[in-house]
Amino acid sequence: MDFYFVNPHPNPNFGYSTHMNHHVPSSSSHEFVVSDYLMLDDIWIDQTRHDQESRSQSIESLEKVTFDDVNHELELNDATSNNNNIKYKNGSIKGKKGEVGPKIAFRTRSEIEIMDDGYKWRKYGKKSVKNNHNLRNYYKCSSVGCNVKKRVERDRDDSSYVITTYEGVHNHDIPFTSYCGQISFQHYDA
DNA sequence: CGGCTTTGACCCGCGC
DNA sequence: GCGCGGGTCAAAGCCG
Repeated sequence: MDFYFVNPHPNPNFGYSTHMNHHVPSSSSHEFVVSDYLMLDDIWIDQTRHDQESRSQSIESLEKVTFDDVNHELELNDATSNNNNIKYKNGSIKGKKGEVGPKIAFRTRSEIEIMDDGYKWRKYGKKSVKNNHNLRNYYKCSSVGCNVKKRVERDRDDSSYVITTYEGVHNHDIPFTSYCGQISFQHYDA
């Protein structure tokens, strides 16, 4: 069975970090870079990728993992890297039509919905979804040739949480890093 | 003027 | 086949 793991967040309290992301493109495994800047309370990962059916429509269909799970997985796999990645192992990243890669969801407690994760996003849609009076926003990565998508909505049960779902793997480096608390702006030179 | 957001229309899969 | 719900398109408008 395929498995996924997430490197532990550099900050044990999942708070803001000043580290830059590390993105190491690889043809043998697919890495999904997660911003260090987000405060991640919960993570869901789509484990149904290789089942033929069930294109994930909601966060309920994603498997929730914890950072403890993740750390355990790391120990099992003798992970040596300190990169702050989510890795997606063994398998095609091409799912059904329109899907561009692994799907990972985060729930974060935040008053703002647009959290700077280092990438540049272009909004392309907004929908009201059933069972959630909050609107769901759709974003695409602005980088040419990069098909990574992102969905942002507020938790139906607790609107103080924002659920962000990433789909796909960036085929480019992070264009820049930005403010993180009082940390000054830095450019990322690829 | 270029890049972005907005917004209704459109598309598609799925269940009945 | 039809309706519903979710996802995407693309024209128009906005803004720096």
